[in-house]
Amino acid sequence: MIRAFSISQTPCEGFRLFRALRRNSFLPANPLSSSFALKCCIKSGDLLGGLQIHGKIFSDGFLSDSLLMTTLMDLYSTCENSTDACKVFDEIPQRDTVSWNVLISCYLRNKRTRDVLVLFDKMKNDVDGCVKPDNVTCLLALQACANLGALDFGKQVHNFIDDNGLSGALNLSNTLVSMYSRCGSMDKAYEVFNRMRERNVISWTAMISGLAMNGFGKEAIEAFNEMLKFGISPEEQTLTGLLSACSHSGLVDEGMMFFDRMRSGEFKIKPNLHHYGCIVDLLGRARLLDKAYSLIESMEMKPDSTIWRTLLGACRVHGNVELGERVISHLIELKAEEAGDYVLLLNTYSSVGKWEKVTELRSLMKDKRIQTKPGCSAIELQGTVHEFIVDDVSHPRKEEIYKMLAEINQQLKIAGYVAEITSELHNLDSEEEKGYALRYHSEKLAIAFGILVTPPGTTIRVTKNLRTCVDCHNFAKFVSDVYDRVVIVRDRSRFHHFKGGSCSCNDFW
DNA sequence: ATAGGGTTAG
Repeated sequence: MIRAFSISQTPCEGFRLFRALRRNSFLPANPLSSSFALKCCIKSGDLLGGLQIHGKIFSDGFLSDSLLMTTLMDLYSTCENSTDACKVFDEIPQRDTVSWNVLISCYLRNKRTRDVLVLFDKMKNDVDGCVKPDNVTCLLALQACANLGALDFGKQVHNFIDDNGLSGALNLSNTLVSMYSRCGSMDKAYEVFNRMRERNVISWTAMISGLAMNGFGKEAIEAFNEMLKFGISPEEQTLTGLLSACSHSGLVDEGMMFFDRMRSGEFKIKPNLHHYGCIVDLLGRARLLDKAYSLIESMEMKPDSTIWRTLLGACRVHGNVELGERVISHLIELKAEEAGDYVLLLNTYSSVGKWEKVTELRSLMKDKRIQTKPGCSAIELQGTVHEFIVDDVSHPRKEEIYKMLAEINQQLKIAGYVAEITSELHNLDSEEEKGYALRYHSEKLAIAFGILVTPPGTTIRVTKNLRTCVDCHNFAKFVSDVYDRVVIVRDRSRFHHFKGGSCSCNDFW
């Protein structure tokens, strides 16, 4: 009877019904109805209702019902309470693969990405007895690897998939393509993609977005055209990937052409905010700032903060102060301005030498108590992730690292590297001091560590939480040439492949 | 009958 209601009632109504029935004792205690009510709470994000049901489950004596406990974990997981989800997990009498998977998905959802990898290892080594990772576990683990940029671990999961007869599933292959792309390994992404027996629009989208993210615009366009040849229609995300590929690689004409084809209705998809964002970025990079501005004004939907932020980034690159100020006023109007926005405007002022404006804005930021986020870079070595923050002195091998960095700086100087002072945001007085502070940006520390501990010729892979600055970008270019290393840096939003003194991206001219 | 599927402009 209750199940019939689940079809016609909205989640909230379903829960109210459950409560009413319980209050009037029409409903005998039964784990199935509790499970249904829990699901209602999960759907509607009703933590309080869920807690009440947890209490009922306790008083009804159903705490030993493993299935019910698993649903309960999912409640805490959706309500961003991984601690309580974990507590419930510990109390489940018979944990099966699904209970493990729910916990893993909880950790993934709640940004406890490292714990996902720990749990995957535990399952693989059968710590709990009779529990083995299945296709869902692998899928979740791969997503965690993609988020972390943990390529080595991702490869291990890939091996596990192959060794345990799980390969061949379309969703796993799609996730593998995405994971390898998001770890900056396009060779491996291609390999998986090429071996796939069947490919759906998701596979193509994963490949196109991966190429876009890694700065391979031409290849992304080729993949898109090939997809059309196979008779597969693009989705919104496919076109987002395609347009972002064009903007990242400076393919202005191609990007505009695809955008026009889109607007003409060829793909039966109307441009959304993401598509507009790509085109604003494309025009902005090409110095067509006014065109970008009027495109934003012409949009049929309200521009969000990201759209404005994209234009602000272009103002910074081209030193357009007037437009930059206009853009930040839009962000303030939206009440969406962030520390990074002020930093961009600050950079715009300093790039054109408007020092009095710089001082003014700095004191404004101080008044508004705007805190900038510290940069953090990570490098994965033999499965261990080493993290560095600006001026980091916490690493056990810090002395060697700083010595290495000093040596690298000396070598680069000989090759013609000059520190880019406008990148430095701290309030430093002399130019000399500025150059000094720049030396300890987190990605430089991570790169120095990579050179220190890996044999010559090894690819250095670094992941960073913010966008890389002009100076570190330059630094990496020189390192790739002078030390003959491929350096792959994952930014907040994309990859930079440095090789022989140049970068695959189109970010800095 | 408890997990997830590719999260997408910067």
